[in-house]
Amino acid sequence: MTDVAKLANVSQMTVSRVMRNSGYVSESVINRVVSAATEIGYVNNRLAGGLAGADSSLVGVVLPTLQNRVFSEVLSGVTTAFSESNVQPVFGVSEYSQRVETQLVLDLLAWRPKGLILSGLEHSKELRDTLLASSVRVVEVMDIDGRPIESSFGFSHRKAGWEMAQHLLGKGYKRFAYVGCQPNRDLRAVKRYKSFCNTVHRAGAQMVVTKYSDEPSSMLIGRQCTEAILREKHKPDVIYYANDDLAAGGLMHCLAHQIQVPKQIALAGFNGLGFLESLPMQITTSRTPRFEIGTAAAEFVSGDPKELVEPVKVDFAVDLVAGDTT
Amino acid sequence: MTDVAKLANVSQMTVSRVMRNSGYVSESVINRVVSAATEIGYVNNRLAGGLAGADSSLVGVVLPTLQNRVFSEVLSGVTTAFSESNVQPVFGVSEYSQRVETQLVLDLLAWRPKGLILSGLEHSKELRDTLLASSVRVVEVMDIDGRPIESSFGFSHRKAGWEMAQHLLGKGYKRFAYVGCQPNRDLRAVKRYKSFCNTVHRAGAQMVVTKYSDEPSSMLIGRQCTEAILREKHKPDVIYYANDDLAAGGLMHCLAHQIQVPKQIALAGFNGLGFLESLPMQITTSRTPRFEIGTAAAEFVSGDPKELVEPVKVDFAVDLVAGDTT
DNA sequence: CTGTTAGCGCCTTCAT
DNA sequence: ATGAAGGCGCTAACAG
Repeated sequence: MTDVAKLANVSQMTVSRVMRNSGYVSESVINRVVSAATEIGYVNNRLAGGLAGADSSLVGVVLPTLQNRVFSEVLSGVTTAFSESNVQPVFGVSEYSQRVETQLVLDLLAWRPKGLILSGLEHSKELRDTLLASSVRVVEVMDIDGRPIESSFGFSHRKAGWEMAQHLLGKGYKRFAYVGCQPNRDLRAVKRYKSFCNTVHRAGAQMVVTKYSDEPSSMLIGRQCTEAILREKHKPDVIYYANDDLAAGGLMHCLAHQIQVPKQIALAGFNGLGFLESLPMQITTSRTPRFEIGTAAAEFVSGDPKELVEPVKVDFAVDLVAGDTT
Repeated sequence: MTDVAKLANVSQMTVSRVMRNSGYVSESVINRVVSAATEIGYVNNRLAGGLAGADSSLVGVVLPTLQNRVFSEVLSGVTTAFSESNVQPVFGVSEYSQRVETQLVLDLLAWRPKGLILSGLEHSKELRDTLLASSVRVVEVMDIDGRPIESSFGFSHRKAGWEMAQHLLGKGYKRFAYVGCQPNRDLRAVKRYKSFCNTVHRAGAQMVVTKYSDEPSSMLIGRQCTEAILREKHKPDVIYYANDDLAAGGLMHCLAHQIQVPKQIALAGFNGLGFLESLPMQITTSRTPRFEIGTAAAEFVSGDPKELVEPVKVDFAVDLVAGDTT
């Protein structure tokens, strides 16, 4: 920067002002500085900038996985929102481990980010305490059923589970099954499940079978679990899946074996992923606004850090989409 | 750090040594420093660390999109590799625009990353020149057909297109169709396409129809394009799709309309995405090692920056998987 | 509108 | 095995 200043015949401070276009700088000086900068190929050093007091304009993002479209869509929303500003996301994947998540956040904090985007409301005590003590803006996405560290942008999984149960009960189904994956990891799915079961039971209907896979969720697992369930003695008349991938796998099994949907078995998923539209049948599901939650969270954390913002809890409503499978 | 030093009754420099466990520090001092640090909740400041000369341990990653599983899997590989080290990825999405990509890289460079991961070999001249002049390690992923800036980790799309054409010609197909999306964006698909066409023509067979959509690729688009192609007068006997999403959409169309695959129409995709396994039929495709390319690239760029590494071009072979659709 | 001064928190180098 | 001095490149705060 000093070099640029010399070349442009101004003080280094003026160069700094031009670079951030802050304060008053005359037109002519701006031009001189800019051309000097391009001439020597000056590249701003944000490490120094951040250190000197300006906000670092980094935002930490920690998601449980990228193998699941849900989270890559959240991330997509985040990056889209940041592309407008000059904020950069620093990224980490926790693999659904609170220990890893805690470590990642600690590492990210070393970059003095202006904000942090986490997912879910369940974290290690250490993480909670650290973040409560720190001054970075924190937003937890994809869930609002619980006590956020600061702000949460998401929706109620309990409500989503209740709503789907209501829908299915309304359709007259009596014998329910559930298929999920890794219940010790996907805590949000468990919230939906519990609420779903409660609603089913209160209506006097019953859960015939609940099947959990230890594998990460995928269409293939959905297919296999569905096959297993339909082989059992006491068949359900509807299967509620933890997500659309599983449900689509179930549909694939039915298609491949000429099982009539929803006559012989009804199917319902969760998330409303885009690929459902092109399946031979529209699967009943709950549409979650993943991309929008990502953009909203990104905009929230990257706001002016000086202005104190009240923590908020934003409920992005989930949208039950009745398809042909129920 | 000075505070920690006071509490532990050592110099700040010693604290620095302990934090990085570099140099010789006695056992007892280490313990004192560590407990002092935890006591006051010390968080290392990497901005200062980076400024003072240590490498920043950030790696910039710029991908064209996150809407496509292919790239979220690459990113997944990258983050997995970094989870071992203490390197953090800073992330950007170019939306397939060279202008945006250039700007993103310029922004990322301001963080003094130790490396940069880009995708594809086609970039703006400005980007090329900037990166050639800079000292950051650059690796371009997912393509090796061309002249990399420095190193490239990927595979040959020309070879993949040739190989699929060979496979289909070998199966006796004579009338070929192609379905793709946004050819001005997905340059790598175009490479496959050209090579595919050449091979088909050289064998004396013909391309009956080529259909491009302006929309981003999806199963739905694949379904619609397939429907359009099968309505045409001169029907092909096989369709080569730019990727698996399109091909799966094509299969869905056939399933929904009782069109016999591969008897009435054969289908082939590209990438070998995981979800193909659970479709009612195995689609013929070329399996690309996206995750592995991500991890390899990440490990390469995050190596010790002091040791000069020769640029490399690594060919991750593509694996043609013959399914039931050809 | 432009310049001066004083760090930000850490690491490199050189001493001891 | 530990400490002291100096500076990385930038920006806040204050002058003018």
